[in-house]
Amino acid sequence: MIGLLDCNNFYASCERVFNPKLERKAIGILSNNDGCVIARSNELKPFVPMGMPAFKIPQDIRKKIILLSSNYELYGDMSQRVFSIVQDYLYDTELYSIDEAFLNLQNQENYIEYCHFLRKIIRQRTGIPVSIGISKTKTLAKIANHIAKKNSQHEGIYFLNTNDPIFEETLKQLPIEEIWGIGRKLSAKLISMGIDTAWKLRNSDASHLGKLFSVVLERTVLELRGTSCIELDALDIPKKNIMTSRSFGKATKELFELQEAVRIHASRGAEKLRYQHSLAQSVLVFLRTNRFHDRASQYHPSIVVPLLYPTNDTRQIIEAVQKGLKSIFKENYLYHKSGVMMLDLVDKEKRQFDFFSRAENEETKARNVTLMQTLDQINKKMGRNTVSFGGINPKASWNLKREFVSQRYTTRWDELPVVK
DNA sequence: TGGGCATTT
DNA sequence: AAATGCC
Repeated sequence: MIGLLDCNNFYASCERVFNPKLERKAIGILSNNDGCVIARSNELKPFVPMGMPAFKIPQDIRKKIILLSSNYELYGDMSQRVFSIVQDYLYDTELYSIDEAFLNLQNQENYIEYCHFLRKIIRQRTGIPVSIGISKTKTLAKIANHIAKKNSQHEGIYFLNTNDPIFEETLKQLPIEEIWGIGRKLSAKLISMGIDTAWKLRNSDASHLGKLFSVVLERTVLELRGTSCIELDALDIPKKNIMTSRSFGKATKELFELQEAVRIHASRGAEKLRYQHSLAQSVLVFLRTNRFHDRASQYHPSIVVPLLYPTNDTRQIIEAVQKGLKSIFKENYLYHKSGVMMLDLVDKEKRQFDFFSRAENEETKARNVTLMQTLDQINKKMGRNTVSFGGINPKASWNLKREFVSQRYTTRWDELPVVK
């Protein structure tokens, strides 16, 4: 059996752990730049749909609810706490997202009881409520999880048994767009073919749909039948590409502002590379104007810059992205977002010994590695960007807008919660 | 009117 | 390189 553990209203729950006044209130968490609502407490759900831009929330509703900026330092740390408990008890798990994990329950005898136990200790030790769905495949476990969350009588745990007559009934009542892997575009096409429920999809010709659409859909059909074909991924698989991007709090036309932004993205990307022991062989820089503005003012350039040899050295990556930026930058556009991607990643240890790497002598190479390690250690201890290449203007007009951010209760000595 | 990934075509 | 999907 496979379990899907999902933290309930995760960001909202994190905020509540440290601020009990938020209990039983309609609260919402906003995306970066306080853009749209990306997490809601149950109390908020009837009033504000997922993803609604904050500025579109009607005034009368605004007054009754509490909106908070996102505090990823807090959520990331709480996520680690939750999953370290899970992994203390279950070795075979896949961290799927900041608030979800798949569990291999194959070797658990009383897996339902076991999940009740997990749920209880996670709540006890972190304050975070979780739900667990259990079934034969990842796709079905996802469905089971939705049921566990929706109906409180299940106490957070639901087992979707493919042999139970209720199984057919459940799939018949499940709209196709609620299935994992079936988004807006696909569901529209499937509905036009008359396939509008999970049960109808389950009974469709898998290989035919595979040819018509994609192997992803083919696998989904099989998974709905109880044939597992999406395996659990190991925990330590390195990312295949790494992106850092951000929209500007205030859009800009200035090259020097873009240069600063792109330099920060490059530094952050290089840091992430080192963290997973990878080297990049090329980098991509992109700019974009605001897609909600009119057509005439749109410009979405990007460019891939090859690196001479695989590297995770911040300086080389900055140099490459600045070169890329210069070649795509055009004046008079109002830029809304910029970003950098690390591409063609290879493992540091497995990197082929190539002709160009000999150009650096061994001593210089070792010193560069030490420099990057020292940089990472200082920034880890003292906070991001304590040491950086080139200045960082804390008052830059394009900085993140975070008007309603809570404290970083668990990761900063000076922001610890105070008990009175 | 978010950011960060993977995957497929 | 673009499209699609997920959280």
